[in-house]
Amino acid sequence: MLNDTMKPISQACSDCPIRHRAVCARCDTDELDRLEEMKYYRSFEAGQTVIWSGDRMDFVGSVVSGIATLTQTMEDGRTQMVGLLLPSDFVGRPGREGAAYDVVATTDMVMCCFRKKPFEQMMERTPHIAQRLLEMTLDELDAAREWMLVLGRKTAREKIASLLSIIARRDATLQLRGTQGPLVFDLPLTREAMADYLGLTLETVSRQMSALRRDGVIELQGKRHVTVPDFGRLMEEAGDDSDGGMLV
Amino acid sequence: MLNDTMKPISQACSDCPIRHRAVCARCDTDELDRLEEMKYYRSFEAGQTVIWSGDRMDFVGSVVSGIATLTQTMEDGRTQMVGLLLPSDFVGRPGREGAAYDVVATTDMVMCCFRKKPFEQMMERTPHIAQRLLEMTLDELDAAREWMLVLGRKTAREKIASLLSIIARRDATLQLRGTQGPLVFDLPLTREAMADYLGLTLETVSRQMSALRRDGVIELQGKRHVTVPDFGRLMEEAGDDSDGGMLV
DNA sequence: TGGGAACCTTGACTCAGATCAACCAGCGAG
DNA sequence: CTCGCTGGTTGATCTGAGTCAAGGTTCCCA
Repeated sequence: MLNDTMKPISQACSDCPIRHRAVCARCDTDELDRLEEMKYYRSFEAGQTVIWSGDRMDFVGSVVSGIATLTQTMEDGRTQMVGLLLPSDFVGRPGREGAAYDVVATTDMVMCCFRKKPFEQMMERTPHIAQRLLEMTLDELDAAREWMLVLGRKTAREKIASLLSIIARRDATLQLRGTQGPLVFDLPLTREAMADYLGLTLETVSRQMSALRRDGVIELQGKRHVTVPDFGRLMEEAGDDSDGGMLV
Repeated sequence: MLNDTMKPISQACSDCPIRHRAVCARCDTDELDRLEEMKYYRSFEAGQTVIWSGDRMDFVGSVVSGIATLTQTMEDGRTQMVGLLLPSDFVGRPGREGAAYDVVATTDMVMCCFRKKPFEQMMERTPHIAQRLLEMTLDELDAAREWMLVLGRKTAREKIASLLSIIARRDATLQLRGTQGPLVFDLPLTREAMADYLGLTLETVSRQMSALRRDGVIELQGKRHVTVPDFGRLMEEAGDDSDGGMLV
Protein backbone atom coordinates (compact mmCIF):
# COMPACT_ATOMS: atom_id res chain seq x y z
CA MET A 1 0.00 0.00 0.00
CA LEU A 2 1.68 3.21 -1.06
CA ASN A 3 0.11 5.95 0.96
CA ASP A 4 -2.92 5.58 3.13
CA THR A 5 -4.91 8.68 3.61
CA MET A 6 -4.61 8.86 7.36
CA LYS A 7 -6.61 11.79 8.51
CA PRO A 8 -6.50 12.14 12.26
CA ILE A 9 -10.08 11.28 13.10
CA SER A 10 -11.14 10.61 16.61
CA GLN A 11 -14.36 9.83 18.31
CA ALA A 12 -15.67 8.55 21.60
CA CYS A 13 -17.14 5.05 21.41
CA SER A 14 -20.28 6.33 23.10
CA ASP A 15 -21.00 8.59 20.11
CA CYS A 16 -20.08 5.98 17.56
CA PRO A 17 -22.70 5.47 14.85
CA ILE A 18 -22.13 1.71 14.88
CA ARG A 19 -21.91 1.40 18.66
CA HIS A 20 -24.88 -0.96 18.93
CA ARG A 21 -24.24 -3.13 15.88
CA ALA A 22 -20.48 -3.77 15.66
CA VAL A 23 -18.30 -6.31 17.52
CA CYS A 24 -18.39 -4.03 20.52
CA ALA A 25 -22.19 -4.00 20.67
CA ARG A 26 -22.45 -5.93 23.92
CA CYS A 27 -19.52 -4.38 25.72
CA ASP A 28 -20.22 -2.58 28.97
CA THR A 29 -18.60 0.73 29.77
CA ASP A 30 -15.29 -0.47 31.10
CA GLU A 31 -14.85 -2.98 28.35
CA LEU A 32 -15.45 -0.08 26.01
CA ASP A 33 -12.86 1.97 27.84
CA ARG A 34 -10.26 -0.69 27.27
CA LEU A 35 -11.15 -0.91 23.58
CA GLU A 36 -11.02 2.85 23.33
CA GLU A 37 -7.39 2.74 24.38
CA MET A 38 -6.33 0.36 21.68
CA LYS A 39 -8.38 1.68 18.79
CA TYR A 40 -7.44 4.06 16.00
CA TYR A 41 -9.24 5.28 12.90
CA ARG A 42 -8.16 4.99 9.30
CA SER A 43 -9.75 6.58 6.24
CA PHE A 44 -9.67 5.27 2.72
CA GLU A 45 -10.65 6.86 -0.55
CA ALA A 46 -13.02 5.30 -3.04
CA GLY A 47 -11.09 2.78 -5.08
CA GLN A 48 -8.27 2.38 -2.59
CA THR A 49 -7.16 -1.11 -1.62
CA VAL A 50 -7.30 -1.64 2.12
CA ILE A 51 -5.55 -5.01 2.20
CA TRP A 52 -4.09 -7.30 -0.45
CA SER A 53 -4.78 -11.00 -0.23
CA GLY A 54 -1.78 -12.72 1.31
CA ASP A 55 -0.55 -9.60 3.09
CA ARG A 56 0.34 -9.91 6.68
CA MET A 57 -2.47 -8.33 8.68
CA ASP A 58 -1.60 -6.73 11.95
CA PHE A 59 -5.02 -5.28 12.69
CA VAL A 60 -8.68 -6.14 12.70
CA GLY A 61 -11.53 -3.64 12.74
CA SER A 62 -15.00 -2.45 11.88
CA VAL A 63 -16.30 -0.46 8.96
CA VAL A 64 -17.64 2.79 10.45
CA SER A 65 -18.89 4.42 7.27
CA GLY A 66 -18.70 3.68 3.57
CA ILE A 67 -18.59 0.38 1.76
CA ALA A 68 -15.87 -2.11 0.97
CA THR A 69 -15.72 -5.36 -0.96
CA LEU A 70 -14.00 -8.66 -0.31
CA THR A 71 -12.81 -10.27 -3.52
CA GLN A 72 -10.96 -13.37 -4.56
CA THR A 73 -8.85 -13.53 -7.68
CA MET A 74 -7.65 -16.48 -9.76
CA GLU A 75 -4.21 -16.46 -11.38
CA ASP A 76 -5.67 -15.73 -14.79
CA GLY A 77 -7.43 -12.65 -13.46
CA ARG A 78 -11.00 -13.86 -13.04
CA THR A 79 -12.42 -12.32 -9.89
CA GLN A 80 -15.38 -13.03 -7.67
CA MET A 81 -16.65 -10.82 -4.92
CA VAL A 82 -17.18 -12.93 -1.80
CA GLY A 83 -18.32 -10.31 0.67
CA LEU A 84 -19.78 -6.84 0.82
CA LEU A 85 -18.76 -4.89 3.89
CA LEU A 86 -21.22 -2.33 5.20
CA PRO A 87 -20.98 -0.10 8.24
CA SER A 88 -20.60 -2.19 11.41
CA ASP A 89 -19.19 -5.20 9.55
CA PHE A 90 -16.01 -6.73 10.87
CA VAL A 91 -12.78 -7.04 8.88
CA GLY A 92 -10.06 -9.56 9.57
CA ARG A 93 -9.89 -12.84 11.34
CA PRO A 94 -8.59 -13.22 14.85
CA GLY A 95 -6.03 -15.99 14.95
CA ARG A 96 -4.93 -15.72 11.33
CA GLU A 97 -1.74 -14.15 10.11
CA GLY A 98 -2.37 -13.31 6.49
CA ALA A 99 -5.36 -11.80 4.74
CA ALA A 100 -7.34 -14.31 2.70
CA TYR A 101 -8.99 -11.80 0.35
CA ASP A 102 -8.45 -8.42 -1.23
CA VAL A 103 -10.37 -5.72 0.61
CA VAL A 104 -11.17 -2.67 -1.50
CA ALA A 105 -13.02 0.49 -0.51
CA THR A 106 -15.69 1.19 -3.14
CA THR A 107 -16.71 4.47 -1.59
CA ASP A 108 -14.81 6.72 0.77
CA MET A 109 -14.62 4.74 3.95
CA VAL A 110 -13.64 5.02 7.60
CA MET A 111 -12.55 2.06 9.68
CA CYS A 112 -12.14 1.65 13.41
CA CYS A 113 -9.07 -0.55 13.82
CA PHE A 114 -7.54 -2.51 16.67
CA ARG A 115 -4.06 -3.96 16.69
CA LYS A 116 -4.54 -7.67 16.32
CA LYS A 117 -2.51 -8.96 19.26
CA PRO A 118 -4.12 -6.83 21.98
CA PHE A 119 -7.53 -7.43 20.47
CA GLU A 120 -7.04 -11.19 20.51
CA GLN A 121 -5.91 -11.07 24.10
CA MET A 122 -8.89 -8.98 25.04
CA MET A 123 -11.19 -11.38 23.22
CA GLU A 124 -10.00 -14.24 25.36
CA ARG A 125 -10.86 -12.39 28.51
CA THR A 126 -14.06 -10.75 27.29
CA PRO A 127 -16.84 -13.19 26.39
CA HIS A 128 -19.03 -10.30 25.22
CA ILE A 129 -16.77 -9.70 22.27
CA ALA A 130 -16.39 -13.35 21.29
CA GLN A 131 -20.13 -13.87 21.63
CA ARG A 132 -20.95 -10.91 19.44
CA LEU A 133 -18.36 -11.90 16.88
CA LEU A 134 -19.82 -15.41 16.76
CA GLU A 135 -23.28 -13.99 16.15
CA MET A 136 -21.99 -11.73 13.37
CA THR A 137 -20.02 -14.56 11.79
CA LEU A 138 -23.06 -16.83 11.80
CA ASP A 139 -25.04 -14.08 10.07
CA GLU A 140 -22.33 -13.71 7.47
CA LEU A 141 -22.30 -17.44 6.91
CA ASP A 142 -26.05 -17.35 6.30
CA ALA A 143 -25.61 -14.48 3.87
CA ALA A 144 -22.82 -16.35 2.08
CA ARG A 145 -25.06 -19.39 1.71
CA GLU A 146 -27.94 -17.34 0.39
CA TRP A 147 -25.49 -15.93 -2.09
CA MET A 148 -24.35 -19.42 -3.10
CA LEU A 149 -27.90 -20.21 -4.19
CA VAL A 150 -27.90 -17.02 -6.24
CA LEU A 151 -24.55 -17.84 -7.88
CA GLY A 152 -25.26 -21.48 -8.49
CA ARG A 153 -28.86 -21.59 -9.62
CA LYS A 154 -30.30 -18.24 -10.61
CA THR A 155 -30.53 -16.73 -14.09
CA ALA A 156 -28.91 -13.39 -14.88
CA ARG A 157 -32.24 -11.57 -14.50
CA GLU A 158 -32.90 -13.24 -11.16
CA LYS A 159 -29.40 -12.45 -9.98
CA ILE A 160 -29.84 -8.75 -10.70
CA ALA A 161 -33.26 -8.71 -9.08
CA SER A 162 -31.82 -10.50 -6.03
CA LEU A 163 -29.05 -7.95 -5.65
CA LEU A 164 -31.44 -5.03 -6.04
CA SER A 165 -33.81 -6.49 -3.48
CA ILE A 166 -31.01 -6.98 -0.96
CA ILE A 167 -29.90 -3.38 -1.33
CA ALA A 168 -33.45 -2.06 -1.33
CA ARG A 169 -34.32 -4.00 1.80
CA ARG A 170 -31.21 -2.92 3.65
CA ASP A 171 -31.90 0.67 2.68
CA ALA A 172 -35.48 0.43 3.85
CA THR A 173 -34.47 -0.96 7.24
CA LEU A 174 -31.77 1.69 7.70
CA GLN A 175 -34.40 4.34 7.15
CA LEU A 176 -36.80 2.45 9.40
CA ARG A 177 -39.38 2.13 6.69
CA GLY A 178 -41.17 -1.01 5.64
CA THR A 179 -41.18 -2.45 2.14
CA GLN A 180 -44.62 -1.04 1.41
CA GLY A 181 -44.90 1.66 -1.23
CA PRO A 182 -42.17 2.66 -3.66
CA LEU A 183 -38.56 2.29 -2.52
CA VAL A 184 -35.86 4.67 -3.69
CA PHE A 185 -32.13 4.19 -3.30
CA ASP A 186 -28.73 4.72 -4.87
CA LEU A 187 -26.67 1.79 -6.07
CA PRO A 188 -23.38 1.81 -4.19
CA LEU A 189 -21.76 -0.32 -6.89
CA THR A 190 -20.62 0.17 -10.47
CA ARG A 191 -21.94 -2.21 -13.13
CA GLU A 192 -18.60 -3.93 -13.01
CA ALA A 193 -18.79 -4.46 -9.25
CA MET A 194 -22.31 -5.79 -9.64
CA ALA A 195 -21.04 -8.25 -12.24
CA ASP A 196 -18.28 -9.25 -9.88
CA TYR A 197 -20.77 -9.83 -7.13
CA LEU A 198 -23.09 -11.93 -9.25
CA GLY A 199 -20.66 -13.93 -11.31
CA LEU A 200 -21.70 -12.19 -14.54
CA THR A 201 -20.07 -9.88 -17.09
CA LEU A 202 -20.75 -6.17 -16.97
CA GLU A 203 -22.47 -6.33 -20.35
CA THR A 204 -24.96 -8.85 -19.05
CA VAL A 205 -25.58 -6.70 -15.99
CA SER A 206 -26.23 -3.70 -18.18
CA ARG A 207 -28.59 -5.62 -20.45
CA GLN A 208 -30.58 -7.05 -17.57
CA MET A 209 -30.84 -3.68 -15.86
CA SER A 210 -32.26 -2.30 -19.11
CA ALA A 211 -34.63 -5.25 -19.39
CA LEU A 212 -35.94 -4.77 -15.84
CA ARG A 213 -36.46 -1.09 -16.59
CA ARG A 214 -38.26 -1.87 -19.86
CA ASP A 215 -40.52 -4.28 -18.01
CA GLY A 216 -41.38 -1.73 -15.34
CA VAL A 217 -39.81 -3.66 -12.47
CA ILE A 218 -37.51 -0.75 -11.71
CA GLU A 219 -37.16 2.88 -12.78
CA LEU A 220 -33.79 4.50 -13.32
CA GLN A 221 -32.90 8.15 -12.86
CA GLY A 222 -29.37 8.33 -14.22
CA LYS A 223 -27.26 5.19 -13.92
CA ARG A 224 -27.34 4.70 -10.20
CA HIS A 225 -30.54 6.11 -8.76
CA VAL A 226 -33.20 3.41 -8.58
CA THR A 227 -36.92 3.44 -7.81
CA VAL A 228 -38.74 0.20 -7.07
CA PRO A 229 -42.48 0.82 -7.49
CA ASP A 230 -43.53 -2.62 -6.26
CA PHE A 231 -41.22 -4.55 -4.00
CA GLY A 232 -43.27 -7.75 -4.23
CA ARG A 233 -42.81 -7.73 -7.99
CA LEU A 234 -39.06 -7.37 -7.58
CA MET A 235 -39.02 -10.32 -5.18
CA GLU A 236 -40.90 -12.43 -7.70
CA GLU A 237 -38.37 -11.55 -10.35
CA ALA A 238 -35.65 -12.59 -7.92
CA GLY A 239 -37.27 -16.01 -7.66
CA ASP A 240 -37.93 -15.65 -3.91
CA ASP A 241 -41.33 -15.99 -2.34
CA SER A 242 -42.85 -12.57 -2.43
CA ASP A 243 -43.11 -12.42 1.36
CA GLY A 244 -39.36 -12.94 1.66
CA GLY A 245 -38.58 -14.63 4.93
CA MET A 246 -35.78 -12.67 6.52
CA LEU A 247 -35.47 -14.67 9.71
CA VAL A 248 -33.07 -12.53 11.71
CA MET B 1 -40.06 -36.66 9.91
CA LEU B 2 -41.86 -39.98 10.00
CA ASN B 3 -39.71 -42.40 11.86
CA ASP B 4 -36.13 -41.79 12.85
CA THR B 5 -34.04 -44.84 13.22
CA MET B 6 -33.13 -44.38 16.84
CA LYS B 7 -30.77 -47.10 17.80
CA PRO B 8 -29.69 -46.74 21.39
CA ILE B 9 -26.05 -45.87 20.85
CA SER B 10 -23.97 -44.65 23.68
CA GLN B 11 -20.41 -43.70 24.10
CA ALA B 12 -18.16 -41.90 26.55
CA CYS B 13 -16.91 -38.54 25.32
CA SER B 14 -13.37 -39.58 26.12
CA ASP B 15 -13.56 -42.35 23.49
CA CYS B 16 -15.31 -40.18 20.93
CA PRO B 17 -13.68 -40.23 17.49
CA ILE B 18 -14.31 -36.51 17.04
CA ARG B 19 -13.34 -35.54 20.58
CA HIS B 20 -10.52 -33.24 19.52
CA ARG B 21 -12.13 -31.65 16.48
CA ALA B 22 -15.78 -30.92 17.35
CA VAL B 23 -17.33 -28.03 19.33
CA CYS B 24 -16.26 -29.75 22.50
CA ALA B 25 -12.61 -29.88 21.44
CA ARG B 26 -11.39 -27.43 24.06
CA CYS B 27 -13.55 -28.56 26.92
CA ASP B 28 -11.81 -29.80 30.03
CA THR B 29 -12.98 -32.90 31.88
CA ASP B 30 -15.72 -31.40 33.97
CA GLU B 31 -17.10 -29.37 31.10
CA LEU B 32 -17.16 -32.64 29.24
CA ASP B 33 -18.99 -34.28 32.12
CA ARG B 34 -21.72 -31.69 31.95
CA LEU B 35 -22.04 -32.13 28.19
CA GLU B 36 -22.13 -35.86 28.65
CA GLU B 37 -25.24 -35.47 30.77
CA MET B 38 -27.18 -33.55 28.15
CA LYS B 39 -26.11 -35.40 25.05
CA TYR B 40 -27.80 -38.20 23.16
CA TYR B 41 -27.05 -40.00 19.93
CA ARG B 42 -29.21 -40.29 16.85
CA SER B 43 -28.66 -42.44 13.76
CA PHE B 44 -29.88 -41.75 10.27
CA GLU B 45 -29.92 -43.90 7.20
CA ALA B 46 -28.50 -42.88 3.86
CA GLY B 47 -31.07 -40.68 2.13
CA GLN B 48 -32.96 -39.78 5.26
CA THR B 49 -33.80 -36.14 5.90
CA VAL B 50 -32.51 -34.97 9.26
CA ILE B 51 -34.23 -31.58 9.29
CA TRP B 52 -36.52 -29.75 6.90
CA SER B 53 -35.90 -26.09 6.23
CA GLY B 54 -38.30 -24.05 8.31
CA ASP B 55 -38.82 -26.78 10.90
CA ARG B 56 -38.53 -25.84 14.49
CA MET B 57 -35.20 -27.11 15.73
CA ASP B 58 -34.93 -28.11 19.34
CA PHE B 59 -31.43 -29.51 19.20
CA VAL B 60 -27.97 -28.78 17.90
CA GLY B 61 -25.20 -31.31 17.49
CA SER B 62 -22.14 -32.72 15.78
CA VAL B 63 -21.76 -35.23 13.01
CA VAL B 64 -19.95 -38.20 14.54
CA SER B 65 -19.72 -40.40 11.47
CA GLY B 66 -21.10 -40.29 7.96
CA ILE B 67 -21.86 -37.35 5.70
CA ALA B 68 -24.76 -34.95 5.41
CA THR B 69 -25.59 -32.09 3.09
CA LEU B 70 -27.11 -28.68 3.66
CA THR B 71 -29.30 -27.62 0.76
CA GLN B 72 -31.48 -24.68 -0.16
CA THR B 73 -34.47 -25.04 -2.44
CA MET B 74 -36.35 -22.47 -4.53
CA GLU B 75 -40.12 -22.69 -4.98
CA ASP B 76 -39.78 -24.05 -8.48
CA GLY B 77 -37.62 -26.88 -7.23
CA ARG B 78 -34.14 -25.72 -8.17
CA THR B 79 -31.75 -26.71 -5.41
CA GLN B 80 -28.25 -25.71 -4.41
CA MET B 81 -26.11 -27.43 -1.84
CA VAL B 82 -24.69 -24.83 0.52
CA GLY B 83 -22.75 -27.00 2.91
CA LEU B 84 -21.23 -30.44 3.21
CA LEU B 85 -21.17 -31.80 6.74
CA LEU B 86 -18.35 -34.16 7.60
CA PRO B 87 -17.56 -35.84 10.91
CA SER B 88 -16.96 -33.22 13.64
CA ASP B 89 -18.98 -30.53 11.81
CA PHE B 90 -21.63 -28.71 13.78
CA VAL B 91 -25.32 -28.67 12.90
CA GLY B 92 -27.76 -25.99 13.94
CA ARG B 93 -27.46 -22.44 15.08
CA PRO B 94 -27.59 -21.42 18.71
CA GLY B 95 -30.05 -18.58 19.12
CA ARG B 96 -32.23 -19.44 16.14
CA GLU B 97 -35.61 -21.12 16.28
CA GLY B 98 -36.14 -22.59 12.85
CA ALA B 99 -33.81 -24.46 10.55
CA ALA B 100 -32.64 -22.40 7.57
CA TYR B 101 -31.76 -25.34 5.31
CA ASP B 102 -32.66 -28.92 4.59
CA VAL B 103 -30.19 -31.31 6.18
CA VAL B 104 -30.01 -34.70 4.48
CA ALA B 105 -27.85 -37.69 5.36
CA THR B 106 -26.13 -38.91 2.19
CA THR B 107 -24.58 -41.91 3.89
CA ASP B 108 -25.58 -43.66 7.08
CA MET B 109 -24.81 -41.16 9.76
CA VAL B 110 -24.58 -40.77 13.52
CA MET B 111 -25.05 -37.48 15.29
CA CYS B 112 -24.24 -36.41 18.82
CA CYS B 113 -27.11 -34.09 19.80
CA PHE B 114 -27.70 -31.61 22.60
CA ARG B 115 -31.03 -30.11 23.47
CA LYS B 116 -30.80 -26.51 22.33
CA LYS B 117 -31.81 -24.69 25.50
CA PRO B 118 -29.38 -26.37 27.90
CA PHE B 119 -26.63 -26.14 25.30
CA GLU B 120 -27.20 -22.41 24.85
CA GLN B 121 -27.12 -21.88 28.58
CA MET B 122 -23.94 -23.86 28.88
CA MET B 123 -22.40 -21.88 26.03
CA GLU B 124 -22.92 -18.67 27.91
CA ARG B 125 -21.07 -19.97 30.90
CA THR B 126 -18.39 -21.88 29.03
CA PRO B 127 -16.12 -19.71 26.87
CA HIS B 128 -14.32 -22.80 25.60
CA ILE B 129 -17.39 -23.83 23.67
CA ALA B 130 -18.16 -20.42 22.22
CA GLN B 131 -14.53 -19.95 21.26
CA ARG B 132 -14.34 -23.25 19.49
CA LEU B 133 -17.64 -22.65 17.74
CA LEU B 134 -16.39 -19.26 16.56
CA GLU B 135 -13.28 -20.85 15.15
CA MET B 136 -15.31 -23.51 13.36
CA THR B 137 -17.75 -20.96 12.00
CA LEU B 138 -14.93 -18.81 10.66
CA ASP B 139 -13.51 -21.86 8.90
CA GLU B 140 -16.88 -22.61 7.40
CA LEU B 141 -17.20 -19.04 6.23
CA ASP B 142 -13.85 -19.32 4.49
CA ALA B 143 -14.94 -22.55 2.87
CA ALA B 144 -18.21 -20.94 1.75
CA ARG B 145 -16.30 -18.08 0.15
CA GLU B 146 -13.92 -20.40 -1.62
CA TRP B 147 -16.98 -22.15 -2.93
CA MET B 148 -18.49 -18.86 -4.11
CA LEU B 149 -15.50 -18.39 -6.38
CA VAL B 150 -16.04 -21.90 -7.73
CA LEU B 151 -19.75 -21.28 -8.34
CA GLY B 152 -19.37 -17.82 -9.80
CA ARG B 153 -16.32 -18.05 -12.01
CA LYS B 154 -15.18 -21.55 -12.79
CA THR B 155 -16.02 -23.67 -15.83
CA ALA B 156 -17.70 -27.04 -15.46
CA ARG B 157 -14.40 -28.87 -15.82
CA GLU B 158 -12.74 -26.65 -13.23
CA LYS B 159 -15.67 -27.11 -10.88
CA ILE B 160 -15.41 -30.88 -11.01
CA ALA B 161 -11.64 -30.75 -10.58
CA SER B 162 -12.09 -28.40 -7.62
CA LEU B 163 -14.53 -30.74 -5.91
CA LEU B 164 -12.32 -33.75 -6.51
CA SER B 165 -9.29 -31.94 -5.15
CA ILE B 166 -11.17 -30.92 -2.00
CA ILE B 167 -12.23 -34.50 -1.33
CA ALA B 168 -8.84 -35.90 -2.23
CA ARG B 169 -7.05 -33.48 0.04
CA ARG B 170 -9.38 -34.10 2.96
CA ASP B 171 -8.94 -37.81 2.51
CA ALA B 172 -5.18 -37.50 2.40
CA THR B 173 -5.10 -35.50 5.62
CA LEU B 174 -7.45 -37.93 7.38
CA GLN B 175 -5.07 -40.73 6.52
CA LEU B 176 -2.12 -38.54 7.52
CA ARG B 177 -0.57 -38.80 4.12
CA GLY B 178 0.72 -35.96 2.01
CA THR B 179 -0.44 -35.15 -1.50
CA GLN B 180 2.64 -36.79 -3.01
CA GLY B 181 2.14 -39.93 -5.07
CA PRO B 182 -1.19 -41.25 -6.31
CA LEU B 183 -4.26 -40.58 -4.17
CA VAL B 184 -7.12 -43.02 -3.98
CA PHE B 185 -10.54 -42.37 -2.51
CA ASP B 186 -14.25 -43.06 -2.80
CA LEU B 187 -16.65 -40.33 -3.83
CA PRO B 188 -19.17 -39.91 -1.03
CA LEU B 189 -21.63 -38.24 -3.41
CA THR B 190 -23.83 -39.33 -6.29
CA ARG B 191 -23.49 -37.52 -9.61
CA GLU B 192 -26.65 -35.68 -8.76
CA ALA B 193 -25.31 -34.50 -5.41
CA MET B 194 -22.12 -33.36 -7.12
CA ALA B 195 -24.20 -31.39 -9.59
CA ASP B 196 -26.10 -29.88 -6.71
CA TYR B 197 -22.89 -28.90 -5.03
CA LEU B 198 -21.42 -27.29 -8.12
CA GLY B 199 -24.44 -25.61 -9.66
CA LEU B 200 -24.44 -27.93 -12.67
CA THR B 201 -26.72 -30.62 -14.09
CA LEU B 202 -25.94 -34.26 -13.51
CA GLU B 203 -25.40 -34.78 -17.23
CA THR B 204 -22.68 -32.15 -17.27
CA VAL B 205 -21.06 -33.72 -14.23
CA SER B 206 -21.06 -37.11 -15.91
CA ARG B 207 -19.62 -35.72 -19.13
CA GLN B 208 -16.84 -33.85 -17.36
CA MET B 209 -15.96 -36.86 -15.24
CA SER B 210 -15.62 -38.85 -18.45
CA ALA B 211 -13.54 -36.07 -19.99
CA LEU B 212 -11.15 -35.95 -17.03
CA ARG B 213 -10.81 -39.71 -17.20
CA ARG B 214 -10.17 -39.59 -20.97
CA ASP B 215 -7.49 -36.96 -20.39
CA GLY B 216 -5.76 -39.02 -17.73
CA VAL B 217 -6.36 -36.56 -14.92
CA ILE B 218 -8.23 -39.22 -12.94
CA GLU B 219 -8.82 -42.95 -13.17
CA LEU B 220 -12.14 -44.55 -12.32
CA GLN B 221 -12.75 -48.00 -10.93
CA GLY B 222 -16.51 -48.34 -11.04
CA LYS B 223 -18.51 -45.14 -10.67
CA ARG B 224 -17.25 -43.96 -7.34
CA HIS B 225 -13.73 -45.18 -6.75
CA VAL B 226 -11.23 -42.58 -7.92
CA THR B 227 -7.47 -42.58 -8.36
CA VAL B 228 -5.59 -39.33 -8.85
CA PRO B 229 -2.18 -40.16 -10.30
CA ASP B 230 -0.88 -36.58 -10.11
CA PHE B 231 -2.39 -34.19 -7.61
CA GLY B 232 -0.60 -31.16 -9.06
CA ARG B 233 -2.22 -31.84 -12.41
CA LEU B 234 -5.63 -31.99 -10.76
CA MET B 235 -4.98 -28.66 -9.04
CA GLU B 236 -4.05 -27.10 -12.37
CA GLU B 237 -7.27 -28.37 -13.89
CA ALA B 238 -9.10 -26.79 -10.96
CA GLY B 239 -7.58 -23.42 -11.82
CA ASP B 240 -5.76 -23.14 -8.50
CA ASP B 241 -2.03 -22.67 -8.08
CA SER B 242 -0.56 -26.09 -8.10
CA ASP B 243 0.90 -25.60 -4.63
CA GLY B 244 -2.57 -24.98 -3.20
CA GLY B 245 -2.34 -22.72 -0.20
CA MET B 246 -4.34 -24.32 2.58
CA LEU B 247 -3.70 -21.76 5.28
CA VAL B 248 -5.23 -23.43 8.30
C1' DT C 1 -13.62 24.40 -25.07
C1' DG C 2 -12.14 20.38 -26.20
C1' DG C 3 -9.85 15.98 -25.31
C1' DG C 4 -9.61 12.12 -22.23
C1' DA C 5 -11.09 8.79 -19.24
C1' DA C 6 -14.47 6.42 -16.59
C1' DC C 7 -18.61 4.35 -16.86
C1' DC C 8 -22.44 2.57 -19.32
C1' DT C 9 -25.34 0.79 -23.31
C1' DT C 10 -26.36 -1.86 -27.32
C1' DG C 11 -25.64 -5.04 -31.24
C1' DA C 12 -23.90 -9.30 -33.64
C1' DC C 13 -22.04 -13.58 -33.07
C1' DT C 14 -20.33 -17.73 -30.46
C1' DC C 15 -20.20 -21.37 -27.36
C1' DA C 16 -20.50 -23.83 -22.83
C1' DG C 17 -23.69 -25.96 -20.52
C1' DA C 18 -28.81 -27.00 -20.19
C1' DT C 19 -32.43 -29.79 -21.94
C1' DC C 20 -34.55 -33.71 -23.95
C1' DA C 21 -34.06 -38.37 -24.85
C1' DA C 22 -32.34 -42.99 -25.29
C1' DC C 23 -29.98 -46.45 -23.19
C1' DC C 24 -26.88 -49.34 -19.88
C1' DA C 25 -25.43 -51.71 -15.36
C1' DG C 26 -26.28 -53.32 -10.94
C1' DC C 27 -29.31 -54.94 -7.56
C1' DG C 28 -33.04 -56.11 -4.37
C1' DA C 29 -37.75 -58.13 -4.35
C1' DG C 30 -41.25 -61.10 -5.93
C1' DC D 1 -35.13 -65.44 -13.48
C1' DT D 2 -36.82 -61.18 -14.52
C1' DC D 3 -39.09 -56.96 -13.30
C1' DG D 4 -38.50 -52.46 -11.88
C1' DC D 5 -35.70 -48.99 -9.89
C1' DT D 6 -31.80 -46.16 -8.92
C1' DG D 7 -27.73 -44.26 -10.64
C1' DG D 8 -24.92 -43.38 -14.53
C1' DT D 9 -23.51 -42.48 -19.56
C1' DT D 10 -23.88 -40.58 -24.04
C1' DG D 11 -25.91 -38.15 -28.09
C1' DA D 12 -28.52 -34.33 -30.47
C1' DT D 13 -30.18 -29.95 -30.09
C1' DC D 14 -31.19 -25.47 -28.00
C1' DT D 15 -30.29 -21.26 -25.56
C1' DG D 16 -28.61 -17.91 -22.08
C1' DA D 17 -24.83 -15.57 -21.19
C1' DG D 18 -20.10 -14.56 -22.74
C1' DT D 19 -17.18 -12.19 -26.18
C1' DC D 20 -15.96 -8.75 -29.32
C1' DA D 21 -16.91 -4.40 -31.02
C1' DA D 22 -18.87 0.09 -31.60
C1' DG D 23 -20.83 4.04 -29.64
C1' DG D 24 -22.95 7.16 -25.94
C1' DT D 25 -22.69 10.18 -21.38
C1' DT D 26 -20.57 12.60 -17.81
C1' DC D 27 -17.30 14.91 -15.84
C1' DC D 28 -12.65 16.45 -15.08
C1' DC D 29 -8.73 18.95 -16.28
C1' DA D 30 -5.60 21.11 -19.51
